[in-house]
Amino acid sequence: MPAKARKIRNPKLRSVAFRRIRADHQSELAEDYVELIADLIDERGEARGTDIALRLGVANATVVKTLKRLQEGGLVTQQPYRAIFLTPEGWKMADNGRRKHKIVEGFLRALGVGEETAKIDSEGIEHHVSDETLKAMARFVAKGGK
Amino acid sequence: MPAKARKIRNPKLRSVAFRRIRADHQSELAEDYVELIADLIDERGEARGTDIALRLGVANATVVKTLKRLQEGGLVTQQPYRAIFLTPEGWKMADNGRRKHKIVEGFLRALGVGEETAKIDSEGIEHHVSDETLKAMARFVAKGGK
DNA sequence: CCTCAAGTTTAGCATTGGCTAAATCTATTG
DNA sequence: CAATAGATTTAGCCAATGCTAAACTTGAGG
Repeated sequence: MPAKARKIRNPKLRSVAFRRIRADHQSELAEDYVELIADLIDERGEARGTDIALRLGVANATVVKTLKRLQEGGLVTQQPYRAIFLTPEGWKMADNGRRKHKIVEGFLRALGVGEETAKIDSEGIEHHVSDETLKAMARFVAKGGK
Repeated sequence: MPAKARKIRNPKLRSVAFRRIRADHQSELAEDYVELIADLIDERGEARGTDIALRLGVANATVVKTLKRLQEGGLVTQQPYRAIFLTPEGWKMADNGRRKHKIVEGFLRALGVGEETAKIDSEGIEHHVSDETLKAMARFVAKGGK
């Protein structure tokens, strides 16, 4: 046996966090898409591929490919050459995402973070906060920051 | 022209956040690896592939492949069949990551989040907090939470 | 009703980050 | 000092997420 193979204390427990992060990353993109689509629909009645690509900062073809996956996953519906819409499932995910997003962004503002930064950071953080942390953030905001 | 092609308000600005998240994701894995390697070296003098795989919860072969990239990126050094070590560059990244991690985790604890959750969430959040937010978190902790 | 610009899709490619199975190396120990 | 367990690497696969270039569709306007 190659030297010094002492056993690690509870490695499985430690790997939990990393496993969750990898899982989060999978749903993260889906959540970003449906949230964005929901926003576009609210703003202008429909979501089009170009707008999504523009806002996400990716190529059009990438959007097409991703939407295909989302459709297979039952989150969006689309007809060729037509706008994109959300399924009830998609709406549920979008609303939940927007709710989380709002809490995190509001929380950062209450913490004293500037508007631009709060916007950017909350976009990244939103997918990694558990319900427990989210509640703590909401509580903090409710207490008027400080 | 397909109907209703109104222009979006400043789409480039909006895409900034998503672009940054994608960039973050690239460095995220690297940061996780070097942090973990640094921890292992501190704990036991060397980092071995199996330990990394165990703690990250991935297969051995995955670790090998990733380490090859990290080596090409100048973050780690390794000899075939030997332990893995960090370059000065790698240590810099690891220390910075551990510093951020500590702040975020401590912050969550101060906010009233439970120990286990704080551990897990901080692992995901640490890669998405800007310096500004990090400072705000540190300030909050320094003020004794509340 | 034809043209054509703008939007959409397809095709094809690259990289990252996973996996399993098989081959290879190391060093402990009998 | 040879066997062998355990660690490491290699080979080959897959899915996700990007990209560019080329083909196709739609609908507005002449």
